[in-house]
Amino acid sequence: MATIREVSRLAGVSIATVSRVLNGASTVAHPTRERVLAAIATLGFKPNAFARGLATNRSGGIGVTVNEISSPYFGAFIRGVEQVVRAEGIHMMVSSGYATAALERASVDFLLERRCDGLIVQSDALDDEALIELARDGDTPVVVFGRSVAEIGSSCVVLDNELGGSLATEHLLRHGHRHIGHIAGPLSYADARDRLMGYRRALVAAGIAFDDRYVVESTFLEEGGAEAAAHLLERAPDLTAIFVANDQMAAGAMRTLRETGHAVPDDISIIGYDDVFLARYLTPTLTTVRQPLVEMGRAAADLLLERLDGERREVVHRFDPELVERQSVASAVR
Amino acid sequence: MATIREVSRLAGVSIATVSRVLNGASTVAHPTRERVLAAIATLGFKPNAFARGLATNRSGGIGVTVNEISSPYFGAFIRGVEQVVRAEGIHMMVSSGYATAALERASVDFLLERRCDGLIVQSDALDDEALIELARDGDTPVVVFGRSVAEIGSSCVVLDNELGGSLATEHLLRHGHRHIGHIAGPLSYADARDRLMGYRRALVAAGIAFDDRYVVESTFLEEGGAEAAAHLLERAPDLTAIFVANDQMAAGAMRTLRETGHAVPDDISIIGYDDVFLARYLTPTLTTVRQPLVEMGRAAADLLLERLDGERREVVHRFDPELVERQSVASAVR
DNA sequence: TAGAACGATGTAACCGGTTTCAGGAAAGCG
DNA sequence: CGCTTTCCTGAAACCGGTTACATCGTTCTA
Repeated sequence: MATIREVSRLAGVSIATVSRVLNGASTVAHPTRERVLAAIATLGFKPNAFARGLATNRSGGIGVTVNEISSPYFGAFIRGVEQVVRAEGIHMMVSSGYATAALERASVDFLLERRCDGLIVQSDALDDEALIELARDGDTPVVVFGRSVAEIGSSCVVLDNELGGSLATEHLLRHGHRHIGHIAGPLSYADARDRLMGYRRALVAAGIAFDDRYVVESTFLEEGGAEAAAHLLERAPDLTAIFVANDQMAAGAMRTLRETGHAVPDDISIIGYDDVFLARYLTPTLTTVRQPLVEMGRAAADLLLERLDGERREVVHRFDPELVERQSVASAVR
Repeated sequence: MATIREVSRLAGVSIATVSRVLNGASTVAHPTRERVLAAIATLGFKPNAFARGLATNRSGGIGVTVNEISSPYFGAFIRGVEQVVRAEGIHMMVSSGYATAALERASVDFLLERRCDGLIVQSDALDDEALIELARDGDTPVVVFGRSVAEIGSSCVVLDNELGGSLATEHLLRHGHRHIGHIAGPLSYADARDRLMGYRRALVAAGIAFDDRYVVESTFLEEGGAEAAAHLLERAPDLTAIFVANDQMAAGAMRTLRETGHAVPDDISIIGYDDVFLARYLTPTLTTVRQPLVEMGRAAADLLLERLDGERREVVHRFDPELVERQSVASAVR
């Protein structure tokens, strides 16, 4: 692999001049520049990113941690980030934390060690203090995705999950349902707590007492949704609708209902959350609450870039979810 | 951010000794080691990856290029790679090429510039020559995923797509179908060509002449599958079964069939390919051909690691697809 | 025409690690 | 007790870029 010195020798200039050509910074006379470019081409020279990083203390890349890289949910988010970042010629390193505090810590440390110029952190397991410390103390700008931490609010990009929970529940109320169950995600996740909160708020606003027999905590996974639905049917046999805290669990719940002879939506209505890809393929297609994940990914990247280059951009910090009506909700008959 | 010199000063040793402690290589007296570790801890020292990379010319990471990072298909593959690599304490950088030659080239160059220790390339747009040159000429070991290039066969991890095409077609033949359509992927992709080849071979082996009116080339996307199915119904109205070259197009085809009043599988049987996540959620659930993507990702990583550390491992280069029977295929009635 | 200003280029210090080689102290040997 | 061997440690050269500063030849201004 050729170095800048070999290029300089071939072009008959000093290494400083080659460096100047590479970075386009200072003025280089036209013929000289041409000679250097020719030498670069013939040698197939590629600047060594380590040497450059060592000298500038910048990597030209940002780091992103997500729960799980292979999930369609995070895929959409990553895609949004990549759209913005690629357009600026910046690179992205992704690391999965699998919702485990130790692994998430390791991911963050790993990315910091690589001297990422900035970090977008989607974390389920780290506590607020850890995030605050990260965002405040480090010299690396940090944007937090999907969690609202008051102390560093201006670094957060979030969805209003409580609003989403209300939207879903109100939709069921509008269809005349009064006995509405809720399959929640793990309540250790703020997302799950907020959705539950929205559900509760909507019920109370409609004059219906909150009853925790109608609520089951589960896993955000399909299997968990299937089991939770079975519990719910047992504990609250009179329910006519269920708000499920994500689409994956909704798919599982629908399977259980089908297997136990409950028609969806004729006997029981189902509403999901996320509007992942899958929602359109279930039978019946799933009414759900959409998160604009790609847009949110873009917003997170924009926010980080703003921190990096100091240029102000229009950044939305809080996104509103949106109801997507499909076939899995019908009017209550009883 | 503390440097190795500050650590050495605090511990009262030289930077060489600190370096030795960091790498565990040479012998360091026990009390000295303790002092150094204590200094590292109090300063919160993290070695600078650039400086280390510059000195060793290794990054401690591998690069992976895929078509599209946010697709569930590639997600599964990446996950397999990550499983292996994480266990070895190696890091992974992913870059998307979006099936565009220029972007794929840029991804590869980008990763090479970062001095990845090795590369796993999943490429749809680069031609064989480019891959051969990459695998042969560079000093960075390269593994090619999902394409069989004869000249560098020992560096490839592939699925036998022709076998997969045969499996699917034979399954339909066994159910008594004689008029079998095929919705192919873009024939610029080797995958798509091989699946078509398998379809053709199975037909001929069953004594049925290959008829290209029964074949439509499409896009590997849902919308393409929907359109292709419409064409196919027009050109070959007597068909009783369709082998679709991936599940996404199969979902589209099923939509068209439903909309045009053809029952699946009673009027027309459908078989897909890939066994992505989605296949289990379609109605009827989709009979398909499974690619063991996670395992293949692991194999690709194992192969690369073998190149990197010279240690021999058991590596499978060619995987066999597997039929997954669900509900979308029925016996031919006519 | 002398002196200042400017544009193009080169020299060398620096970024923060790794690693070779040399040297000093302690231990082993005759 | 002197000499070799072994073990541990330090000095300094590197890795390949960036960049502050120096230099030199031109051109512009008075």
